[in-house]
Amino acid sequence: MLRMAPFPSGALHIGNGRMIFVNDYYRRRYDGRLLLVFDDTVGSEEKRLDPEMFDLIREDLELCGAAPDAVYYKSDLIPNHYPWARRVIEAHAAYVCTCPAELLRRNRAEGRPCPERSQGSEATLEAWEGMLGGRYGPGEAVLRLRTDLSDPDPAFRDRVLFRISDLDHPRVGRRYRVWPLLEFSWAVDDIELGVTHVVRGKDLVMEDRMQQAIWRILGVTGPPFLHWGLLRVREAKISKSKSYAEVKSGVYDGWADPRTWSFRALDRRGIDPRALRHFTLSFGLSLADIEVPAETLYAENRTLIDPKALRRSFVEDPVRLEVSGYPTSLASVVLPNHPDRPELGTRAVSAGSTLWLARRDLEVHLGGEVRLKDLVNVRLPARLDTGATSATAEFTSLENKRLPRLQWVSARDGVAVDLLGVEGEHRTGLGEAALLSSPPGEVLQFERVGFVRLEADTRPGVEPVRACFGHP
RNA sequence: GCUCCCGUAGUCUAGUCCGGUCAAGGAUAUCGGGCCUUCGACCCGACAACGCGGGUUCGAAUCCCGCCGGGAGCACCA
Repeated sequence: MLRMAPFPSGALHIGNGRMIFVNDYYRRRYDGRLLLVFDDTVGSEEKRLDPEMFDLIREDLELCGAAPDAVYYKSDLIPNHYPWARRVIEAHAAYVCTCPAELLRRNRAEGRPCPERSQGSEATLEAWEGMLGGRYGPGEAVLRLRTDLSDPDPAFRDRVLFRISDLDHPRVGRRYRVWPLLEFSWAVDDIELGVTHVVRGKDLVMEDRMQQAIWRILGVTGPPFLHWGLLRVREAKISKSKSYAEVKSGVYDGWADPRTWSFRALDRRGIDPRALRHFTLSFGLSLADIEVPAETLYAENRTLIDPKALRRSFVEDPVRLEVSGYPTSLASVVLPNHPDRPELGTRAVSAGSTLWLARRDLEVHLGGEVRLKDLVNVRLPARLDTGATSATAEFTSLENKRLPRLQWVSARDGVAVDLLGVEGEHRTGLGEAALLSSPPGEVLQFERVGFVRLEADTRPGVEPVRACFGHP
């Protein structure tokens, strides 16, 4: 029995991959069950809960092929925690501390006990009832574990177990005022939910010790812990709070904006969840923090989509090219949809003496002889003025010469294309007519540009054809 | 500062627990070549690593000690 516990503050992104795929891996391998437990205790002013995230996260897990066997909300489980707190108090292992937060922190750092530390179970129980009964306001009292004030790790000295908060919780409102903190709540829930193995990030290793300390006090045996280190993708500068702000303000195109590196954004880019799974699991469960170039993920994805992505032409920032001497009989060509897989069929592509070429291609090869791929050879003009929208070239031959090969689109039936880039930029240009008949969500390869995925809400026949860039 | 963790090629990883089969394997990147119509894929080849110093041992990437470097945690957040 495994569990994952995301804090519902945003869509799941590639940095959360280890939580998802590692847990799911163990579930499958040992035929276990995987719970999704929303860690939605009340949070803090800085860490607000957004109720929209619950569904968002469930969808993300579904998308990753890691849907949970059951879903729990911490906020529903709060009443379970109070009896446990009582048991800890009765074991004389906790006390109610009414020091201001500042003083508490200072005392902890210096290893000095707060006055209430010596209080007996009776008094603690009485004060605890007072906490539950509303005798104290937020910040006026906490329940602390009595550990060892000389513990070398200051973080471990008399941790706070419960605190008082009157924040309005999106699911349960103000039903509870006394909220457990992470370690205590998991000490309870891992037992009550029957969790047998905890696999979580290494940022939570200290919490292992806390949970174990609580279990020891109560004489229960809890599950073992496994941890993974941080996984960063070099190109992905992920900031959940920034994403949150930009999504809310509309600067980003929702949670599927490529800049979020969320799973839904990666899906939109045509990155197969299986590639993400394989990519993530390839790092094992190492405790080291790692940074991997996105290229590694792209390579993984390429092996999946390359065999099925149909090839299409797209020219960015097009320039109109008149080809003098163009053989008039060559009005169209029939091209394979995939160079290595004839079974994927062919399509007819219109050609002609007037064609569109990508400005960049033209600029790089000015004055040179090039091959318009699958068509003819031409000599490009020697110069192209900045901002020029047309140019002329000269037909040289039909023969398949070994020249730089450039993409082109017919002036007769080229269609407008709007390609959304990884940085949220829009790259506009023209694509070949066959794009109009591709279904939404189709993954294609724009030759010499990269793999793209048609946006899910595109309609065949409607211009501009909108696509999202995946990777080279 | 304190606590814990981690150091194998540019990057990620296998091997470390139980020393020899590791003159270190794979992936990715890069470079070269092939494939005569993609800057993609595929095929072939090249490049390139056990952080440093001691010790134990017939033998150390693997065990021990020290050092150096990197990371994470140190909330009345999760």
